[in-house]
Amino acid sequence: MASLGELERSVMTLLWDSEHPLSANEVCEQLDEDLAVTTVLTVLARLEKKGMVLRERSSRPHRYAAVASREEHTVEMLNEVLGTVPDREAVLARFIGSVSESEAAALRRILG
Amino acid sequence: MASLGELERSVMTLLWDSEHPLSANEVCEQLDEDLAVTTVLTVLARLEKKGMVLRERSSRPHRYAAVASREEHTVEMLNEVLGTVPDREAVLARFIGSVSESEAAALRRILG
DNA sequence: GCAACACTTCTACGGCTTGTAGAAAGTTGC
DNA sequence: GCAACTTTCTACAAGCCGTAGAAGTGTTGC
Repeated sequence: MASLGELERSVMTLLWDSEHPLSANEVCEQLDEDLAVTTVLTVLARLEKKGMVLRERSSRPHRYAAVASREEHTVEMLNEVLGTVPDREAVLARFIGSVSESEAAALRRILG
Repeated sequence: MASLGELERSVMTLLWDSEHPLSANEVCEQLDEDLAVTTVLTVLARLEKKGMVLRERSSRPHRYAAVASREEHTVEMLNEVLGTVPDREAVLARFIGSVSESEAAALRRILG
């Protein structure tokens, strides 16, 4: 449900990496591709509709910010994936079996 | 890349839950929806093209089996999601912070 | 061998998503 | 009020997915 297209992801990445909300123009300039501003506005509107972006309509130009942090959003994605199976733990067990030793160590540390 | 539509997922679920490879007809019968066999064949062909299903062309009717187990496939999905961020561990930390205590315990056990 | 049947391939279409952007409408500073 | 800037509306093409008919190929009982 909250999966992203390529351009959508590029835009989200800019918003995630920015301290402040950005205008469509700023997003446009910071993108690698050379796109029309209307294209960026369309994408921002779609992201807003998906609930991923918050728009400040008070200021002119409007400013856009990510609703959730990159990490929050990605955890949601993980849970979405895990929600497709009947046995989360079976998947997590296999996942953990597949990670590097250093990452496993990090996980142990996090789990206290 | 390996994301699934709704019908595709239903079909994969049948293949995952079955001990033996299934024919298109068997899949068709076991599906809840009442679909034409050609529909199921189309979906199976698409899943084969995506590399998710293996088709035994030797036997007639052809038999279809999942290439990877449900768990293997889901772990792939998890890694795909984690591949979209620059800092896997940051996401995993937050993920772990969000799981239930009993699941956290299970994770500790798995990590040894 | 051939007729009837079973199975597969080919082709197609409609709906949805995504990238893309022009035309038109709205806003604002002067 | 006008020029410059910004936003909205509308649209289109490509791709994915659900859906399935028509046509082709293989199989089997006689």
